[in-house]
Amino acid sequence: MPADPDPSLRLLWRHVVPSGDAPTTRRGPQQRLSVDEVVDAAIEIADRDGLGALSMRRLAAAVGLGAMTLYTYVPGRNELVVLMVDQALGRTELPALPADDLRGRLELVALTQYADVRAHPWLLDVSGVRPWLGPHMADRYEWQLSALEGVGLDDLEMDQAVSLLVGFASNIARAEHAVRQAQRESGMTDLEWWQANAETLGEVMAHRSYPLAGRVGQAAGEAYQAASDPGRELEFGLARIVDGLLAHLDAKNR
Amino acid sequence: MPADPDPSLRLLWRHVVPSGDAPTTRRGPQQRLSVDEVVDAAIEIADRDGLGALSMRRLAAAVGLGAMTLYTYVPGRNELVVLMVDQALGRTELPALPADDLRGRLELVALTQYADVRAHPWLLDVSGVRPWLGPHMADRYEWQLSALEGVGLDDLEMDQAVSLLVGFASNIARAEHAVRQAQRESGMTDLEWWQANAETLGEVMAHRSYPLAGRVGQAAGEAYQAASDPGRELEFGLARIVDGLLAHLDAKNR
DNA sequence: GTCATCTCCGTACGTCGTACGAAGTAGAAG
DNA sequence: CTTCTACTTCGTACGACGTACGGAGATGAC
Repeated sequence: MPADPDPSLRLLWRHVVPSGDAPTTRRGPQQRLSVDEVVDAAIEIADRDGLGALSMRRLAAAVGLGAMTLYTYVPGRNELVVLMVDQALGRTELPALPADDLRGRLELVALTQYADVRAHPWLLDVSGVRPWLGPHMADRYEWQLSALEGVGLDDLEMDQAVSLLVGFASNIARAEHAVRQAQRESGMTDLEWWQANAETLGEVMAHRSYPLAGRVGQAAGEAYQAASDPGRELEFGLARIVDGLLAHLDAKNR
Repeated sequence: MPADPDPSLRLLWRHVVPSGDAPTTRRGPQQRLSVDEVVDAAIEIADRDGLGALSMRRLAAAVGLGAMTLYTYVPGRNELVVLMVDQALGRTELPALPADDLRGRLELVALTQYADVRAHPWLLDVSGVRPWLGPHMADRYEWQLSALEGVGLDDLEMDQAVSLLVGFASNIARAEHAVRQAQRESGMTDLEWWQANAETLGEVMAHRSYPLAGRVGQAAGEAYQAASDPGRELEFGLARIVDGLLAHLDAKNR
């Protein structure tokens, strides 16, 4: 067996490849917990308070261990986060894709991603993960591609279409999360912030002219009762993207 | 003048509203630098090494001050970042929008955002900023809306279309940045990582079946010589989105 | 000349990830 | 049964972080 450049890989696949060449019994005391339990506790903390609030010390306290003991379960914080991603994604059972409804399949790919990122907003803070990596990520990619198999796209376009849908859905969830985050940190809703700063903003912006931004911003503010409405952005954007994809398919299959 | 709930606001607009009610002369020694110089130095650090590497101590050293002296220029790190965003955006002169080429205008809105985020990837890490906020942000929003004025969209749809284009462009830049980041941190390119882990991955994934992911992944890998190709994703996705937007306009104006 | 106010900055506190080494436990080897 | 050795657990410590606090020195207002 060659060296593993990435220490996360074997850990990620620990359930599908039970033990590489490790001895079946280990000396010393049994570990009081399993890696899964540690990762689950970490997911719980990150779900509630964000990835920034997930410290090794806090996680250790949550599972009843000393901080340094965590390092016998997981090589370090980065590797823990990688495990969290795959384990969190594995919690959602991927829904069946409607066989004769391409539009529905495309929307389902996007909406599934949207729901998962909403449930675990810290997924958005994990950037450095190589694709595929874990078993649940691989399952998901396979599922996403199956929504587009046999519709007339070549392999590269299938990959790009999946990226487009998934990236868009993530981006909407990101905007939504940013609003909630700002609200939590400032203690004010968008509307309250706007009202509290209206006078200053008005004074300050009076020195310049923003005819469109003023008109559109006011219309949006009244319609949304906030500065933005991710739900409507999701609906609008997804419709345009799916339209564009279907039109592309039509043009190719003509 | 009422209280300013947001301490960044007056600072952000300091150039368009020179001084609110402050005395024209200040006691004590002159500041050795200007806020602009401090923010420029911060942008330089963040451009080179990311927002995480921008510490108050490092910025202070870069401009030749003690760490705590920065707090006489800027209320805190968060406020500094907000100033950085507006100042970085202000560096790009917004290009003229082609009057009789709607597709070109939409693409230009997206590509301008893409270029700016590529130049300042740390913009992607700034989430909590309320929209509009600064003068350059406001200028930009006005410019983005002007690309869509008079084409048959209502105000809400104009806002949503801008969000769609800008969000998509940012997302592509994010993917590209994530690849570069991973490369920098691991010291390996995507391809090298893949090759180094190929054996482990092959062994581990042999326990499951990934027909589509295997086929598509291999095709993508060969075509891209990497796990992904943000340039092609940009081209493909932008074409689909603009198609979808134009189709929506056609349907509305029919 | 006095004083209020400003800039500048050293120190300190509580946070973080984690390197290191000690203490105790349990299977393996004799 | 004893000894060895690998293992888990964890306390301490280091250098980073943002920034609260207070002191020293400078400058304009009176």
